[in-house]
Amino acid sequence: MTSLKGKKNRPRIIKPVQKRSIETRNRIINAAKKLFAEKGFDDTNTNLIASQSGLSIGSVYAHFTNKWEIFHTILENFSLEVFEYLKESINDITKDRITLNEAIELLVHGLYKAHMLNGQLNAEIAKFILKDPEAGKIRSAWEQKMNREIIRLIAHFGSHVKIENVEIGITVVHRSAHEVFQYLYKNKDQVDEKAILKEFITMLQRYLNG
Amino acid sequence: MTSLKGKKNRPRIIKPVQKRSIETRNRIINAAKKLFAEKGFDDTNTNLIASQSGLSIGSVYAHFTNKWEIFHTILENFSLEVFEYLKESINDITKDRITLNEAIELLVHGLYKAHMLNGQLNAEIAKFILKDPEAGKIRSAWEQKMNREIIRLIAHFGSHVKIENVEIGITVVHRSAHEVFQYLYKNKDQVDEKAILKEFITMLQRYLNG
Amino acid sequence: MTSLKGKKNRPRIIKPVQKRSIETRNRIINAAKKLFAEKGFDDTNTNLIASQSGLSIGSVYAHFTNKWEIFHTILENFSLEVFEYLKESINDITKDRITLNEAIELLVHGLYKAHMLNGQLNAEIAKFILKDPEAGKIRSAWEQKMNREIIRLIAHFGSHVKIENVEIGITVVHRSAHEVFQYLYKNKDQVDEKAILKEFITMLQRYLNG
Amino acid sequence: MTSLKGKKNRPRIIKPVQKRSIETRNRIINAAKKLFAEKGFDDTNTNLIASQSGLSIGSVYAHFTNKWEIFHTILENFSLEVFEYLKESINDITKDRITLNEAIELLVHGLYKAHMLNGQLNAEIAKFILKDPEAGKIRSAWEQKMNREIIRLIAHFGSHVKIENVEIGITVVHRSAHEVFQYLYKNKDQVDEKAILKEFITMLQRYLNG
DNA sequence: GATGAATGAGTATTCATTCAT
DNA sequence: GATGAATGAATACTCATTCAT
Repeated sequence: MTSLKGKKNRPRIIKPVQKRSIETRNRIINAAKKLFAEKGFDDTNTNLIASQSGLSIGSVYAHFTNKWEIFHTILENFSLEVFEYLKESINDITKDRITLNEAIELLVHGLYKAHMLNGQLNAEIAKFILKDPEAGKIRSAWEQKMNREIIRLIAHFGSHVKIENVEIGITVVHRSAHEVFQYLYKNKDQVDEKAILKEFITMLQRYLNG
Repeated sequence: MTSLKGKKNRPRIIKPVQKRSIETRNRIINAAKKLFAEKGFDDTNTNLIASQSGLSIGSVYAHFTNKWEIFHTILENFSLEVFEYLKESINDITKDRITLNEAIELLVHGLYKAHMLNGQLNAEIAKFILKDPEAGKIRSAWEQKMNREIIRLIAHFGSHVKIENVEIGITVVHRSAHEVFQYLYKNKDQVDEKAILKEFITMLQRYLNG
Repeated sequence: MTSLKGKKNRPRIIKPVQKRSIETRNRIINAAKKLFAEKGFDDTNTNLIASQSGLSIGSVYAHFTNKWEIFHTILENFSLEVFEYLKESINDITKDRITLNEAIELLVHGLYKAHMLNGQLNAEIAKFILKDPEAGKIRSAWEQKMNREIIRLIAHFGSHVKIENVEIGITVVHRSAHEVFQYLYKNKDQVDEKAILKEFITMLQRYLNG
Repeated sequence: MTSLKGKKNRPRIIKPVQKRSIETRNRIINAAKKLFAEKGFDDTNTNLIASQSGLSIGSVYAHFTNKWEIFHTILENFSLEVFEYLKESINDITKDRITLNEAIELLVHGLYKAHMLNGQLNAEIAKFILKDPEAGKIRSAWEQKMNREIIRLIAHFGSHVKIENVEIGITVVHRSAHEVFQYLYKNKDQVDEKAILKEFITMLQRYLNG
């Protein structure tokens, strides 16, 4: 592991105020995102990120303090996307007059699809979080935001939801969902995808309906 | 050796038949297990394993072909332990006349305790599996054996268990449990451990009771 | 990198376009050439090459993929030099009106002197070629170029040269010369250098004159 | 290179007086000879020699001080064989009433065939000699013995042989032959074996006939 | 602001040889 | 005499990061 320890004081990281600067930053992020998803964090070296961005390694380090920070940024962006997706889904659901069970099904399927679109990146994030506490915090923060949205959804269904401690219940569900999705991503060719999703949904429905 | 001609001769790995040999092997495994749990696989270098075993690096490589194989061995041993623990727990449960809900509670608590005893090693295994397919296979094999035990337990409760597809249901439960335990291990200081476990158990009970 | 997933990303090798870069490359080559000649390929480690170049090991590997590639480069450079020397010698010979026998004598003496200037390197190359087919190919290619020059010389003497198969004859002569020179280099203190050269020249003269 | 330098004082090497001991020694030598020829000196490790001999590594080191010494022994044995072969060939030749040219042809063909039978071992010896002066001495000694035999042959043809300095002439011929044979061994599939041998023989014939 | 050449600590693995049993 | 477990020095190569130009 290339640890973060022992950083020297690094000089001015470019703050992306100028248009050009923002674009450069994005080029780096996009190249890195692709590479991290394809080859993983460890197998993607910074020089490769630079060359894939069409930039010099020096430029990369002018925009980011280190490789880790690049990943953190990607993690932030990605989490934001997922969050927005969840928020909109919940907005849609609360607008329509649908049952709790239908809502659960819709939400799980939607999030599953979203997960699969970035399955490899999700896998890489999972791996990364296990070795970088900083990343863990970032994800935690976003999960809390997402939890709040889900709480909003549950509030919508009011007393139909029979959980003692909603917040905690959601955490449990959230984590389970994540792991089941990840499992499906890794094994989608060897297992019955639909059946697993269906059982998972059943579990949630029975749980939430009390 | 500096010759280009391929195929290094894998040196003959000692087969631990003699007493001394077995003991040496165990010393390596124990030292490595401790180090992997404390520092992680990547931050544990082979020289450290050797010195912590009180052996030379040469000895380590006389007993294992590489660092990965040491981990695989630890993973095997550890999986066996967990399996045996699960098996005995299920044996105990099926002997007594207890309800399904009680059984779920007992089992989850038991496995959770077992998980916590080796929390850090579990975390390391999780990380390792993500990057080593070989390890993934090892774990899969053991999980299947464990699933079979759990199916045995469910059979014991017969028609009380209302799952459509038992095998798949167990996979879902298994993965969820793993992730929830891991989550608790990582955050045990910041969250309400008991409450989370309780909700998780509730989820399972509602699920299995239909 | 400790991941199992294959294909290390071969780091981008610097293409020496800039002045500084070319100079660095040359420093490495010169240091390595000296070391290879003095201590041999196997006893010259890469760190030594770096330090003797006044560079870091990283720099060495930024300019060459391998220790072997360093040798290949030296071999190429050296072969070119010898080739140019041969070519010029033959040019000189064909300009003057000298006899075949005189030409043989001149050429052998010239090549012998050239060989002796880099005797140790020649020895090392010989050793190296025996274990590296790649190097063998490089040398073969250069020997063919040299053979073509010698054929040119022989053509100059036209029907005075009584060899059935010129190309093959030259190969035989070439290999013999190489070995005799190498023998002399190794044993120059214990044998009568001049006498051996003289006999060798006699052999060639008798052979070529038919 | 695993150098000879820094040998500690080694205890009693078994002197093979007893039958069993001699047999053990031979088992080691035969296994090593095969391995050296197949894989080369560097790629043959001592443990492999031991296991191929059906002996323990300890036994190997009870009979030989070194890996090098094993090779030296093989070199001695092999040189003796070649010597005996040459001697007998020359005996045969001198018995019959054949011409000098016929003798040359017979001898070259005979030695070439002998060389090819052990081509790989010959290549390995060549490589080895380049890095081990000790081996060089061993070979030199045998070459001198062989030279003496050849001188005997030449004496047989008396004044038909027109070499100024017989001893030196033979050295030149000997070295050339060795290199040409080696060249043929390495390239036998890409070149016209017969044509090369024929030219070589022609060269020798013209040389010796003056 | 940008470049990319240079840095150098860090690491898995091999194998001839020893010596306690 | 034999065994084979243990030794440990030695070495090629990577890659995140810096900084002179």
